[in-house]
Amino acid sequence: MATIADVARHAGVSSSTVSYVLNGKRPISEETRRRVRRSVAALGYHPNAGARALAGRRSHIIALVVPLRTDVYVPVMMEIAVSVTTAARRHGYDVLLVTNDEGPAGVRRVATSGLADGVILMDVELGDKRVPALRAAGTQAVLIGLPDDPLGLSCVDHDFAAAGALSADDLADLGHRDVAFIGYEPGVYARHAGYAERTLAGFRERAQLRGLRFLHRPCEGTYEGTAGTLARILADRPETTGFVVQNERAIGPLLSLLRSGGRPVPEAASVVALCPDRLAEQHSPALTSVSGSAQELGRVAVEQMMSRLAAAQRQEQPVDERVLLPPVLTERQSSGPAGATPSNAKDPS
DNA sequence: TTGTGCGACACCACGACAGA
DNA sequence: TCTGTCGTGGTGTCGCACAA
Repeated sequence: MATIADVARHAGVSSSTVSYVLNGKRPISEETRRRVRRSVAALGYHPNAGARALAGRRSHIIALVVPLRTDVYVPVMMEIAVSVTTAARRHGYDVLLVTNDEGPAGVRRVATSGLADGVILMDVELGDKRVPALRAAGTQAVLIGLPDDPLGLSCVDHDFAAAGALSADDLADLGHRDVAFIGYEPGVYARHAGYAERTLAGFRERAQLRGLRFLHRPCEGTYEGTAGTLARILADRPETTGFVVQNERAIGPLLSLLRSGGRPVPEAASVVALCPDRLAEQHSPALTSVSGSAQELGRVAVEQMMSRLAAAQRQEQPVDERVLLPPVLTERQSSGPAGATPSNAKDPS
């Protein structure tokens, strides 16, 4: 394996000159640069990551703490992870994927071991125990999600409250008066996941403002779970015609149950899904959706991290940024004007 | 004064070795 | 056996020298 000294010998310069050619931190004549680059290519040289970390006191690695649980929608998480990795590479950083099974102890271990220059935390809960651990470790950290107390950290998230409000507005604008919010499984609310609670709060506030009668029902997302949830909604409020669904796994079962229960979408019931566009387009009928860009979320998180690392390098206090990405409502075929009478409505259970 | 290149040294964890 | 010291790895960067 070629070292910087081999390249220097091959090019007839000192190793410091090779280093300056590679990192561009000092002007080097075009002729010398050309010679060094030729030697780098000829020897197949790549800087030794360990030595580089030792000398620069930076590993050029960002740890990405990814939730891998049964109640997360994996495609969205993967989309964010890919976006973080791509954006990090543009800055010369690699990404270390860390699963969340160690909790705060795992975050502390990664943050204090020098394994990574910074930590990006996904799936942040309101009172997330990992946040104080990160703060205490003194590492640069960016949260994808908004905790109760984001002091000393940068955060980026979708504006879930606005997404909830948009979905309520859409159904209200279409004339629906009785609507139901089908949420995630109860465990998600029990652990105070910020995205779930903020969406619900935004929906609730706007629904009240628009004079909607509404129900919120957590839902397991299985066919049986969705059937039970829908049955309870229609038992409590049979006149319900508008449905907002946040649990991605419940969407398919819900459409099917409404159809078989004599409430075809959109003729007799409207469904607005809080989900990625790609998923909304896969269903039949294609779903009216409120979505945010997972790619943008990852990109902004990395930009925030780079800005924090640069500030720390200059021995300045990093700025705690807080960015909420606005949601976009896309009208498709699953929502329509209220007023159609349910035909042959049956008990979905 | 500016541009360019070089030597020296620090970085840090770990193993090898010497001395108590 | 324990403790302390030194050398090792490859890279990044500072300070200096030199030429134009």
